[in-house]
Formats: sequence, C-alpha cells, structure tokens
Amino acid sequence: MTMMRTHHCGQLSLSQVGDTVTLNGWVDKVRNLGGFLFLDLRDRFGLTQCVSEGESESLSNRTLQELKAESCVQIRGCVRARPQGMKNLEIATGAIEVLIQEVTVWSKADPLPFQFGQESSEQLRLKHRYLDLRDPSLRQRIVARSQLTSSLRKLLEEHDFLDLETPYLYKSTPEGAREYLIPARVSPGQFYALPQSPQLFKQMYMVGGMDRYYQLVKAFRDEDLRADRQPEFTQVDCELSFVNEVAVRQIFTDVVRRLVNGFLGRECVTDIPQMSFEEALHAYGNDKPDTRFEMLLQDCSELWRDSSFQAFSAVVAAGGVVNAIVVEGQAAHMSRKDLDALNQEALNLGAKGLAWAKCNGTELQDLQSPLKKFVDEPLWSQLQVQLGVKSGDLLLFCAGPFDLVKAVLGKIRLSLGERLGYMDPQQLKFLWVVDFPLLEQDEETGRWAARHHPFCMPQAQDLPLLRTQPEKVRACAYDLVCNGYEVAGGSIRNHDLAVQKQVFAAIGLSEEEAESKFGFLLEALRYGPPPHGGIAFGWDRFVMLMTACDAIRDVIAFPKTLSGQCLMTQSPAPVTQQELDTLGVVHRVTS
RNA sequence: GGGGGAGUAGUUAAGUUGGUUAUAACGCCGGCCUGUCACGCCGGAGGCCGCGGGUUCAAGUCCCGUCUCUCCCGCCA
Repeated sequence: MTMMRTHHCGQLSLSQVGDTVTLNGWVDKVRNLGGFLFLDLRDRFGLTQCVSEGESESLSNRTLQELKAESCVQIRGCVRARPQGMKNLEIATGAIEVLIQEVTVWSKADPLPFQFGQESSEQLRLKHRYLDLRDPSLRQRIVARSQLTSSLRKLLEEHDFLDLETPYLYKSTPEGAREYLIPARVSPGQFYALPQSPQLFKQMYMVGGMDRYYQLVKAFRDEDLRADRQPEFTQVDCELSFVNEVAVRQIFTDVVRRLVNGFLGRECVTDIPQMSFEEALHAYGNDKPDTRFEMLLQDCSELWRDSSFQAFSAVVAAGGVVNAIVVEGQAAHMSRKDLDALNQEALNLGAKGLAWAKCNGTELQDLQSPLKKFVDEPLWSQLQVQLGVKSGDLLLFCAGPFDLVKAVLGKIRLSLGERLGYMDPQQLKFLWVVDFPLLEQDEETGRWAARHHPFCMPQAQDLPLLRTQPEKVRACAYDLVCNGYEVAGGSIRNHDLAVQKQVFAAIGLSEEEAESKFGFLLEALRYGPPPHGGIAFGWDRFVMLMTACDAIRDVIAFPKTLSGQCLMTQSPAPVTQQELDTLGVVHRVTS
C-alpha cells in the first residue's frame, strides 16, 4: 500500500525532481488557463503548486476546476522543475511544481463564509474558527505560540524547574477576582471554585520540598473582558525555594532574554532595567510604563503656586499638583480640533481640563496658548528650563489631585504616543517594576487590602511601619512590564508565620477568618517552610507581544468575545431544570 | 454598572438634504483562454439594509427601543 503522504506542502525542492510524491492538504486556489491548470495545495507547512495539462480523459481540467477552495484532497504526481523565469521566489517550494497524476477528494468544501487574506469581521471568523485557523496569518500565530511554549519549557527545565500540576477544583476565596463556582453534587449546597491562580498550591509545593515548580496552567476570572483579558487565560506559573527578589529577577531576566532573542533571531533584549513603582507612577502615570518613548509626566506645581492663573494656583494651594508633558515638535501639527479632542478625552477621564501651549519660538511672545495672559517672563523662563522646552514643542498641562492628574496625563501620553507612531510593535521594551506598596486603601470603606495578594513578604526595613503607616510598607514584589503591558508579576512570599499573621492583621482579617480561609497555609508554615517566591506570566499577553498583535484573542485558538460567548460552540448555554435538580442548585428565574 | 464606535448581497465596503429599479470590488454560477501564482477576458445570479416600533405622501437614511460585535471606564487580591 502506498503511503498516504510522502511529503508535506512546504518540503519539495529541486532535489526531488523526477520523484513521484503524494501530498495532502487543502485546495488554496485553482487557476484554470484553459488547456492548462494550476492548483495550489496548502497545509500547515506551506504551499505547493500542482499543475495539470489536461491530457488525461480521467482527469480533465474540468474535473479539477470543480474542486472548490478549501476542499481537502490528496494529490499524487511527479515533481518537475518549473521552466526558466517561472519560479516563484516568495514560497519555499517555488522552484518546482507537481504534475498531477491522481487526485483523491477526502472531502469537499461549500463556498466559504469569508475569504482568507482579506479583511472580514472577526465575528464571522470566530464562528468558523476552524477555517480561520487554516488562514496562514492565524496559523502562524498559533504555531508561534507552540514554539514559544516549547522553548520556554526547555529554558525552565534548564533552571531545574519541575512541571507539576495543581487542582482546578478548588474552593472560593472571596477576596480578589470574582470566581466561577461549581456545585459539588456529592456535597449538596457546597461549591468548588475554579482557581484565579494556583498561588497557594505552588507554595505548598515549596513547603513540600519540590524546590522549583512551573506549570502552564489555566486561570479563571469572572470579570469583565478587554482586548487583553479573557475569562480563562494561560499562566506560566513559577515558584522557587531559597531565593530572594534579586535571584528571581536574575533567573527570569535570563529566561526572557533567551526566549525572546531565540524566537526573534536577533538580540532584542540584552538586560532588563528596573524602575520603582513610585518612579513609574510619577513619570508615566501608571505602574506598567510603556518605555518605547519618553514624553514623561513632569511636575511643575511649584512654578504655578504663586501664579495669577487661579485654576492652577488654587489646586496647588489645596495640595494638588500641576503636571505637564512636552510633546516634541508638535506645536505646528496639532490643530485646534486635535487639541479639543484631547481635552475631551481628559474630561472623560475626570479631569477639569487639559491646558495647552504651543511654543512657536523660544520667547514669551512666541507662546500661543489660552494660558498666555497668565504667564509672565519669569514663569516662562522657569517652565522652559524645568520642562526642557524647545521651539516647536507642544505643552500640555493638567491640574488636580495627584492620583487623577497622573491617571489622566498617563492616558493622554499613551494616546499621543499611539497617534504619533511611537508605539512600534516590532520594538519590545521590557522593564522590571519593583518596590510596590504592600497594601492599598479602599477609597469607600477606608479598609486596607493586599495590593498583590496577602502572602507577599513585606520589605524587612519597612516592617516596623506595618501598624503605624501601612501605606509606606513596600512589598518584595515585582512586575515584568513590556510595551505598557504587565506580562508577569510575582513576589517573595511569607515563610515566617509571625509576619504572615501581621499582614493578615493589617488587612483586617481576624484570626478566625484567616484560619477558616487559609488554615492549611498557616498550618503548613509551622513545619519548616523554606524561603520562597515566584512569578506568573500572562502567557497570552506575552505571545501577543511577541507576535506584534493587539488582542490576546489573536493568539488564542478558541477565544471568547467581550461578552464571554464562544461564537463557534454557542457557549454558555442554558441547562435543563433536571440538571439543576441533580446538582441541588436552586435557580431563581429573573423576569 | 457606565460611555464611545459599528451592523447594507456569501464577504468587504459606498449610499448626498428622506425621493425613480439600493451601487462597487472580491467571492459564487455559465462561457472562453497553454505558464499562472491577486491569472486574464465576456456574461449572469444574488438584498428582511441586524431585529421591533414610531414620524412621514415617502425611511437604508430621522426618532425610540432592542440584540450582536468592538474599544474604553469601573472591575481584574
């Protein structure tokens, strides 16, 4: 019996000329020139041009013409060199073609709901995701994902990590993200929860002496979706024993550097710089700075304190701030309409407004701005010096409470960066953000909560402040940021029972509550836990950045829409009353 | 929970101030064509203008509601 396949569609070259081969794949395109017909056959590996000269009665060009795009076929034929000048340099198999001798149709395809290589609605492609996967552009991203995963596993295993599993059926831990609940049939009225992260299990592995753990694992969060957030997503979850912050960052700088450079085939990442949370917030307005461009947020509150511009001086007097960004060389390129749009964006984000100033020269008289009448010579020269303004620059000012100003200008900076083409997806700027606050205060209730999670180790020198000034306590926590996305985050954990109890106390968790929620952790910490810490990568985001996409849907084979639907399978879907009864779930019908 | 954008042939889009038979490209169907690789040429079919209501002599176009997709805010320890 002959082989079902002797080669794949990306394989044949001049060295097989004269061989009889059998290929399998999908009909990419038929070009019938009359007595002469070309059929492009495509599989995951590539595309091979097959040709028929229509001599045979049994295999007329008419028969071949009837093979519709995306039909699945087998073609047996003889490899021959293409004539001079007919080679296609764009494809790997472009030097040869296969003279068709026999075609087996495995299955026919109806006319397609969308065409490959052309724009079409994502909705339609998601409904027929199995077809979209055949489109080389999605296929390449999914293949890239597999390659990255494979390299990552090798790198982690080189660093002595063990691939270990953790349960998906866990229990609800009300803090943090909303969870997906699963009724436990054999314990009526009780529920499992899908884990938002395997955090405590990996710590248990460390207490259990496994030393280094990793897992490519799904995590589940029942929160609203975004372009970079799916309800189920893949983490590269890692944990290490006998490490401090520096060691963790060192190891993962090495892993990321080799992973990225190996994938891109160029020295894209050399080292990964560090920035404190505080510096990131001041200069970029958020904790995940996009460092592909500058345009930093600059404080100029003091310069306005005594100015005649009430809107700013009053803000400063009330303890607020005035920040500016310098948009280089854009004075002449921003129309009134553009500036109005930016102002509107600032208003939508809660600011009182965005003041602009065009520096058409270096003198005060060259200044064009609604603020001009409030700016005198001394203020102007101070602004120029402090902000580093040059002729031709556009200045944008925002005044108000610190957090608001940072948030607004941080977002304005990003939308300007986008407009001005400063966010080149081919460029990857990694950054460690460090020295995060351990706790954050709920604005409404005034209660303190863990910023990352309640198992983070506080920085030793800040520990005495935990009772007196909890806002000043920094955590041994770090995020890996790339191009404005948080791609990984982690911390050193508490292996010291006493410190863990202090943290629980600081977030208002009573001993009883701590015992009922995390009793197994507290107990484990009594039996010789090693110092340990770890990190978890948002793998979808990482792959998205590596493939220069802007939504994680683009690198997930079967993603959900923003309303959590799978358009292909139509999930979620209703269940019968009988199923609910079996589970002991009371379903209240809402009108 | 809130705000913005979108929904017109199989697909992607155009559609003016509300006014004749709703256009185009690709795809599909039929015919011709021996070197194409976005093949070319000739012809043809194809429409619940997302859905429901309203205004009007007249609605793809205006108004209200609703559904779906998308982007953002809240949210995401």
